[in-house]
Amino acid sequence: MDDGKKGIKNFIEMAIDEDLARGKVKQIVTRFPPEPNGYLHIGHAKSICLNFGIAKKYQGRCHLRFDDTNPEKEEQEYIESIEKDVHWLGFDWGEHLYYASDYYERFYFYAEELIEKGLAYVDDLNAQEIREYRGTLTAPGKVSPFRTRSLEENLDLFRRMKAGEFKDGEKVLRAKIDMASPNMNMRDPVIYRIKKTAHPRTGDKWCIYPMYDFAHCISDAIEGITHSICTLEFEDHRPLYDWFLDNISIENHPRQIEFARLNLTQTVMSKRRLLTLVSEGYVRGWDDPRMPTIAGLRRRGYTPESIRAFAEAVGVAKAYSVVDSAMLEHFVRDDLNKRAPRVMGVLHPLKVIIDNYPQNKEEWLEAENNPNDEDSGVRSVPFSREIYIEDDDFMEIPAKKYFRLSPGREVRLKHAYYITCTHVVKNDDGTIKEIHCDYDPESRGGWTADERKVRGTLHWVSAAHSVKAEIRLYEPLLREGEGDFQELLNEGSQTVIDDARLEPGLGNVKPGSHFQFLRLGYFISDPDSSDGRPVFNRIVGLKDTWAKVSR
RNA sequence: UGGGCUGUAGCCAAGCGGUAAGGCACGGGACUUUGACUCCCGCAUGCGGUGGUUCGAAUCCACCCAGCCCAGCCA
Repeated sequence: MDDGKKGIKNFIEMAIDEDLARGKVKQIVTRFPPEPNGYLHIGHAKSICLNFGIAKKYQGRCHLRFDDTNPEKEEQEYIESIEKDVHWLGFDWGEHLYYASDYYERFYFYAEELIEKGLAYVDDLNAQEIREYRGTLTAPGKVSPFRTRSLEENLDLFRRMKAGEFKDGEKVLRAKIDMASPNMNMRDPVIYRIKKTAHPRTGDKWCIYPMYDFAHCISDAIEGITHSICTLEFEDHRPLYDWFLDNISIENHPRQIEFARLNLTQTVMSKRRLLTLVSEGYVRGWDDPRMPTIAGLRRRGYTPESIRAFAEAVGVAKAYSVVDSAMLEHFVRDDLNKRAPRVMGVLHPLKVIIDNYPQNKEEWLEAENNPNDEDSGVRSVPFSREIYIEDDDFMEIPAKKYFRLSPGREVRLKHAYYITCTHVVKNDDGTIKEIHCDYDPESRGGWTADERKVRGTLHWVSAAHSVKAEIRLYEPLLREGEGDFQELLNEGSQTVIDDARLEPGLGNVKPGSHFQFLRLGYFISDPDSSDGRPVFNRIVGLKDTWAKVSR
């Protein structure tokens, strides 16, 4: 549907094609394996689109697997949010929902197998000592004095670890590989550690938990994954991934392929930084519309379609990259332009009195809902003698190339009439109180028989019929530049307008509805809305040529 | 001074020995009852650098430079 790019394949698909061609695999099975220790963000969305996208393209399947091997950090709340977000993005794992914790028995079995093969041993060194023995990037490590324990002793000790006979940190199970390997991951990595912590799913059944490197490859193999797609930082782990699978009695051996994670300008993407924003109160929560989390983007008004199109456009490669946020914005505009109903709302109201319009008259004018969607139909909007227009749609002394309202100038009120400004009434402090206009009764609907040109077209709202609304405007979380993200935090990333005026139809709209406020941008109704007090978030502004001209 | 990976336009990214796709951004123009949308046009004698192989190199080879990742009982 929205997946295109005209047959150009990324390097992962090319690798899959090769595996298919030489008969290494026949049905493609991928997986999205989040650890339930935080909310998903746009970077995860890229991975989700990639994994589920490939499964779909190759008519295979994609599993959702929670990589829950560290009970100290994982929570049920995150599991639920992740499932919700993946579904919302438009993907379905069907029957294939798994948890690494479902495989704890198998992991344990394979650990004993490694011990029996003399490829794993119980180490009594503490964390500090293990670090010292590991060596450095340029110097080889040295072997642990416990590395030469007998098979029997290792088995006995490991079973007693499982039985809870030792304290946290007292012993670990390590793979026996090569303490002098230039790849740090191969210097006898820890594969099991003792944590007397209850697990969200297995309770207190286990007090030893497998490490990522051991659990992940085996989970993949158990599920029949053919291509295990992960980010670049795991490239160094691939030899270990392969080592485990080569040394245990499991048949399937998935191929791990790494790609570059997504980075976006003027925001943060790491779980740690995202958590800081939430816990330090820089934002209102994980779903704050400024957050790059899926929950935040959803509340901001981004659509699943736009995020998928964005992921597709960004591509998949191995080069470190930072994508311009303007790219993401482009894809929501592109999507919403086709579907969002057009409505009128005035963010900064300026009162306009149409002196030659009858005092108590009101008329309902027809307005098209979306000129880019023929099936969208029309609605009626009320017009009367007193209206509001946007504050910056009037300039007492017009700037060059400004073709909106000014004294003596005629503009069109969208869907309504032509009006000409006759004079301005000011407050004592010199600010504009209201402006007065005359309208041309012959211009009903926004055109005249003489076809005279009227360059400016303004959006407006009937004062008496309008509903007050709260509008939240957003700017990037971070200012442009380099440095620590906390120093780059944009204090003005949110602006709240509490006296905007909207056309009456917007008084009671259900949360999550998208609109284009004519000439202003795309907006979505926020769950904070209450009866008679709508709240809207601006998703993104329209492209604004005038803003550039006037700059 | 260890290992792994990556360098194509302002930002992404195709390209796989035959003479630099596409998107975003940007600039110009047309259209316009949204200064939106849409539509045209422009935007790398150049592919991190230097040599080499070849009739021909972003693609192959050599050397060099730059950036990212790795020393959790995190994932």
